This record gives sequence, structure tokens and C-alpha cells, in this order.
Amino acid sequence: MAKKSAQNRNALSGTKVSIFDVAREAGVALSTVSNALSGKDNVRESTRLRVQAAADRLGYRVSVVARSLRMQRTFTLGVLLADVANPSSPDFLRGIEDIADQEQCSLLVCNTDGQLDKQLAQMRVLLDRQVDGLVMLSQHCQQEEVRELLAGDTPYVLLQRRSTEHEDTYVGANNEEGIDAAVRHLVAFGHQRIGLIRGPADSSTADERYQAYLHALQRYQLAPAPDYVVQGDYHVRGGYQAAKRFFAMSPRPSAILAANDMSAIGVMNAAHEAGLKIPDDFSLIGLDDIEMASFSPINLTTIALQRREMGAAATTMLMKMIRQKSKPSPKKKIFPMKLIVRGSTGPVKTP
Amino acid sequence: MAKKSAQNRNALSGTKVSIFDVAREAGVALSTVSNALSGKDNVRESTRLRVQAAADRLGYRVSVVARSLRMQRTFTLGVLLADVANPSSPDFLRGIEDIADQEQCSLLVCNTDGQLDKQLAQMRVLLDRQVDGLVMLSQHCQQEEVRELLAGDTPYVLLQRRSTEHEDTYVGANNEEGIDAAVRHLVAFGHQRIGLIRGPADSSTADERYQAYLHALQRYQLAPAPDYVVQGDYHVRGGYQAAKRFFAMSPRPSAILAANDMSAIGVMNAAHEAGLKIPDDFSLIGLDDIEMASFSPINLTTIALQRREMGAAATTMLMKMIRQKSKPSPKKKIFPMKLIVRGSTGPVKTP
DNA sequence: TTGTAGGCGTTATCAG
DNA sequence: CTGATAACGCCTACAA
Repeated sequence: MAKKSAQNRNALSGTKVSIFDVAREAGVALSTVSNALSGKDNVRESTRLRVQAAADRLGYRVSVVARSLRMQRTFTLGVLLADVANPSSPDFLRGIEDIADQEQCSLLVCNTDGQLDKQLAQMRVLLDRQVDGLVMLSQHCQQEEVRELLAGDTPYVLLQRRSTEHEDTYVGANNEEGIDAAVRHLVAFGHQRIGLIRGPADSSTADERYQAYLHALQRYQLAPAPDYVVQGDYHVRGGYQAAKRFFAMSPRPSAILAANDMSAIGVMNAAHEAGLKIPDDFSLIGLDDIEMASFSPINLTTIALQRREMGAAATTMLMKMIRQKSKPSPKKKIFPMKLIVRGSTGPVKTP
Repeated sequence: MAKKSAQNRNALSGTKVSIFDVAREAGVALSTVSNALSGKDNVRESTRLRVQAAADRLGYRVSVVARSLRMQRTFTLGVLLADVANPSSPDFLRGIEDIADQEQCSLLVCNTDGQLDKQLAQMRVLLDRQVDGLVMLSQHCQQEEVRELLAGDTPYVLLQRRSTEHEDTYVGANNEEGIDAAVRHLVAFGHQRIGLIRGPADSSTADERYQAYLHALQRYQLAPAPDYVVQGDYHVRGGYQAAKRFFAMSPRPSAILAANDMSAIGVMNAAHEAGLKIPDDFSLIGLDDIEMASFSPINLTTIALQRREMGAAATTMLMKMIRQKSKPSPKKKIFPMKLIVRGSTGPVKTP
């Protein structure tokens, strides 16, 4: 039967060369070609060479699609992220790619713009495509609909956002440590009034950072002022607006801790507009250490995240889950954060 | 035969629900399910509803892999780019995604780091995966090996890099126009000595921009000085090094035209280090208009590229090629460029 | 309008 | 070590 169909194909002088053609060319059986080409050890070396030669001669290329159908494994990973255009995304992505490449996996990349409905739609697409695993970078992960999709047998890793209600395999960073270093740095400069620009309300990471900020204040015996915590959105705009609110306060904070570097940039924009100098008029600390932060005109003190390493670690964990079919107990990996001191922080001004 | 196998599957109480199960549940034939679910018009509305309901009840999801094998169409586009981490990449990517989403296509994204061997490897992977089409963003496209892979029947579009020797479907920008506007702007400020930081030697786009620069000089009757053209690499480092060379000249250029915004940032870094002020000591113009260019501390005059639109246009053209199986004559689309005047340009200093 | 019978290109199984 | 054959899940003539 298979033979007949293959012969037909061949008779039609198919433009595409399949494994059958190679078998004929090499004078061996179909399965031998498969075994030889996929490096199985149950084929004599001389045969393998002959097959290889025939394949090359014919310009044979395996059909990943057919293989996927047969093996029920697509060698494809789905990556969900809010927005590739966010400067911190690509580094995570490169880390993911580092491992994926090693594992012969390709990446299906989807932007969700942080919107739940888009995320759900993309997740469904990815699942329909039978990706071997899912990397969820800063994605929603509490909602029931998300959980339903995650409940299938496709392995996944959460990166930079965790669920409080579920136990997942997770890769994150030690926000407590990072924020502590930042606050300590500011305190050493004499700052007492430290404002925080929070990340979005629905982000676990933003929440952790907020908690870490509160802990740090306590640790250094600074009185927390609710006014000094302003909601941002991880984007320039949110940072800008938050800064304007800070500037209108009196006394205003002598230092601002931004949820991430983009928010800090927003603060810089606002400061420029208001004619305030950094760090003369106030100090500013970001978080992420995106490349931009190191450029001279920006020169932002910030808390660095090992994004590429985190992406790689998450993917390594994911690949492990993919290989051992049985669901193992969820693992966690928390990366250190490191304060990078640049020019946006300085001693508190004592007028 | 097919029936038998399906029954077997079912007897094994397959964990995965297939089209066969839906057929049974709805009490119709296999093909009816297929037709109903894929919105064919040869099925009664009541039947469609019944099938739909059965599918929902069973939680049926189509297998894109199986469909791909059968249809010889994967609904997947391959995107080759040098580096997602380059700030101009994501905007192109979003434009590509805009159209891909519309067309129910997913994106396989590959970084090549501008290296030919990586590009070839990625192209082979993509081709083996039978992507429906290829978007080549700033990729090598002259080399014989590349051409061999492109010679297959997979449609492709070149974006932001063209081949001088081949006719391809191509989307680019009007460098002549953009560079002219920039030079005109500088000339209006009284600049006579305009330095150029070139892009990489193997980039057609870089070359076009270089030619445009020469034309513009001529147009405004400025004498071209070979020294004033320095090789860059589209990255910060190259811009930085080029700037240092400019600074060492006497007379040094009173204005610098950078191959792209990242190069311009490199110039800013160098200027800062050398204690030179922009635009007091010299004017600077970038190209790309990446988001960063608009941030207050950077505030870079630059030539804007409609990246998202270009990505979308390229993908639209690609989809058209995919649909009409026969290879049409290559089309080209050239987008306008626009000078965005910010704070990095000013009148020439007359000491 | 609905049902039947391949076949898309592999890999896995199992018998020689 | 090699070879025949059955799935993998779906789409689509073609027949009814």
C-alpha cells in the first residue's frame, strides 16, 4: 500500500524528493533511509554512507511536518511576550533562542500586548500547532481561562511573572535583594524621601518589587509615605506621569525608584521638561539595565537583571520537562540582581 | 482502512480527540466535520451547528500539523533578521506580525547576527519546516549559497537589503530623499563639512545611503572629502570609533551624518567623553527614528523610517505570492523617509 | 448535501 | 542489520 502510493508519486515525477526516492536511489528500504539519516545505530556504516550520498545527490531534505505528525513532537517552542519592542524583551528572547537552537527547536514568537484576550488567542494558536512547550514571559497566569489552557499536557515555564495560587515551574529574579541594594545606595547618599513608581497592578513582579521596597524602607528605618508610591505601567508614559505627580508634591521625594528602566526614562523626560537636573535635584534608579541605560546621555543607575541567562535557564527547564514525559514537580529558579551605579544618583541636596 | 485505523484509535480511548471522534459524536461523516469546521459552504447550517456543538463538547482542536502535511501549507512564515535586540528590528517585526496575524499565519523568528553561515543554517531550518514564505530583513542576498536556497519554490521578500545582481520582490526606503533632506537641513544651518558614518560594507542599504550622501553633497555644491567618510557597523561601537576619528581631524566635520541611530548614539558617547557638546560643537543626525531618539536626554535629529509599515507591506506582498502559486514578476515598494528635527542639530559655530 | 477512500512524508514496530 | 507495513490527523476528489 505504502509502496503503491510511493510508486505513484514517483511515477508522477514528483518535483519534491521524498525518503522513498532516496531509498530507491540507494537501493535500500525506506526504513533504512530513515534510520541512517536520523543517526540510529542499527545501520551499517557503509550503508549509512551510501544512503547519505544518495540523499545528497537527490537533494533530499526531511519534511519536518511529516516527522512532527508521526512523532507527535514539533521541535517548536512557543514564546509569549507582551511586546518584542520593549527593550528588555529581546534579551530574554536571545537566551531562549540560545537553548532552543542547541536543542534543534525553532521559536514561534507571539506578542500579546499584555492583553488577556490576545494572550488567550495566541496560546490557542500555539497549542493547536502542538508546540512542544511554552515560555510565558511576563504573561497573565492567574485567570481561569489561562489555567484551563495550561492544564493540558503541554509543558510550560513562567518567566518573570508568577501565580500566587498555583505551583508552576518558574524563573524569576531576586527583587528583594535588588531593591535592597538600591535603597541602601540611596540611603548612603542621605536620601530619606524615596518615591516608588510601581509596575502594573496585575504583575506579580511589580508586586514583589513593591513589597521589597516596603521591606527596605523598614530595614533602613524610613517612614513609608503612601503618597510616595505612584502607579506606573512599565512604560515611558507611566513614568512620565508619575514623575509629574512627584514633582508637584512638597516635599517631593529626593530620590525616585522606578519600576523599570523605561519608567525611569519617562522620569527623565519629565525632569527635562520641568527643568530639574539629575542627580542634582533628585536621584533616579531604574531596573533592568537595558543597553540604553549605559549610553552617556542617559547614564542611568539601575538594577541589572540577567535577562539572557534567565531566558536560557527557563528554556533549559522547559526542555527537561519536554523530555521526561511525566510531569515532574515544579522547579523554581531565582536569579540575583545587581545594582549598577551610574550617573543618575548622587548625594541628597541640602539647600 | 482509514475507518479501521480510526476505530482502533478510538478503541484505545485516545486521550486526544480527533476529527473522527467529532464525526461520531455528531453522527455525521468525517468529511462533513472537516467541511463544517473549515467553513465550507457545502454543508447545511443545521449540520454545521451540530458539528460545532459536538466539537466544543469534546474539546476538539484541529491539528495544524496534520493539516499542514495534507495541504502542503504550514501557515507559517519564516523571518530572518540580524538581531531582535537591535532597536529597529522589533518595529519591522510588528509590521510583519500585523499581516501574518490577519492571515492566520504564525512567525518563526530567527536571528542570524549578520553572519552568513548562521543565515544559511537558519534558512535551511525554515525551508525544511516548509514555511509558506520567507521575510529576509537585512540579510545577505548576493552569495551563491543564499541564491541556491532562494531558488526553490518558497516565496520570499527582501526587506531593507537588495541584491544588485538579482531581481527580487523588495521593500525598501527612499534613501536618496531622506539623506537629501538631512543634508539640506545641515546646509541651511551653514554646515559645509559634513562627515558620514557609513554602514557595513556588505549592506546594499548602507551603500545606497553613501551614494545618496555623495549626490547630496554635489547637489549643494559641497566638496566631498574622502576622509569625512568613515566606516561604521550600524552599532554603537562603530559610531563611537568613527566619532573618535572625526574628532582627531582638523578641521573636523561640523556635522556628522550617522548611518543609523545606534551609530549616532555611539557618537554621543564619544562626544561626552571628549567633552564636546551637541549641537554646540557639532551637529548630529541619525537614521531610523527608533523610539529612543525621542527621549529627552538623547533628543536626536534623525531620518525616520516607516518600519512597521514596511514590514507590513513586505508581508502583504509575500502573502500575495503565496496565494498565487505561479511566480509573478518581482515587485518593488519604496517607502518615503522623513527628517525629524530635534535637538542634535543647530547652526554651525563660527568662533 | 453527505459519505468513502486514499495519500501527504515520516518513524516505529516487528518479522525476517 | 534490513525490510514491509501500519499509523500520525487531516483534507479532498469522487461517488452516492
